[in-house]
Amino acid sequence: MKIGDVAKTTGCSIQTIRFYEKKGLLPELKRSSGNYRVYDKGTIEQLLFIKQCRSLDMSITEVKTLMDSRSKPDQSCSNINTLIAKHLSDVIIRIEELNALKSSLENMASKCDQDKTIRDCGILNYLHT
Amino acid sequence: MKIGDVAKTTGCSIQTIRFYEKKGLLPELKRSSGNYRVYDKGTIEQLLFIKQCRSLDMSITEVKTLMDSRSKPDQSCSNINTLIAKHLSDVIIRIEELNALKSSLENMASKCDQDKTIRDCGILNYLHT
DNA sequence: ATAAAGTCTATACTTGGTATAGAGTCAACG
DNA sequence: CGTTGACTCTATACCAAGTATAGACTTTAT
Repeated sequence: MKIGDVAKTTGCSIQTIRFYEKKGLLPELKRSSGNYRVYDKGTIEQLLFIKQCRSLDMSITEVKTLMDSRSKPDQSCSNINTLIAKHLSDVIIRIEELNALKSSLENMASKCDQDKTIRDCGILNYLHT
Repeated sequence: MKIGDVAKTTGCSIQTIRFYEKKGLLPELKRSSGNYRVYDKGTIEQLLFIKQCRSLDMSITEVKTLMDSRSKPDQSCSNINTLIAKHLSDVIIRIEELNALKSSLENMASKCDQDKTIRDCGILNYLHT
């Protein structure tokens, strides 16, 4: 399989696949005689794994940690549980931040719901304070 | 006032102040004979304005739009109201995304609350699917 | 006079990709 | 056999919003 096929199958762009390779997420791949990347089923599986992790907003470093763990099946998985728990807690914190932000913005928006001049704009005056 | 004083007064770092200047958020500043940036009260006010906008997660482009508007006091402020409404709606969308993410992560975390081997880790098996 | 603190510019780095340029490769068609 | 078109290659630059240097210059204090 060449990179274009892999891109179509996985939904990752060609550049993204090369990017993941450079970041060390796609190990030990082969090249054809014409220096083309050659992929097998395993790589597609790996890319889908990465894609799923990314859709959960994990960083590349986190994904790399998970992938490295996968190659050590006899070790304890406690570090994985910890990683997910930490990630979840980060998400919860971010939600709280954004909810506070939302309240501020709603409050500010309410200062100027009509069409006034810039001089009399409740929003700008609020921000200026 | 020199940049170090401004940094202390506003809580922006020296590099950030220079960065904002390069981005066009701090117009027309003077230089001393030794080529040092010279600031007045107005600049500090402007920096605090920027800081408040940034604390509301507005982009630099958005802040620039607001600052440009401030120099046209007789125009309508409808574009400002629109900008804030759009920003608020972006925040709300992001909160919804993160709440969905949170559910997924909680679900995934529940697949493996004990300490198992990597091979048997409910989280990794979930992700692998 | 000299040392320390402050400032200057320019550049590189971060994250997670995206978007080129210019060169090389491969398959099909006439 | 040549050539066109589709594909791939590497290398580089770009985005946001700063942060962090290096090396040179200025000012302040002793």
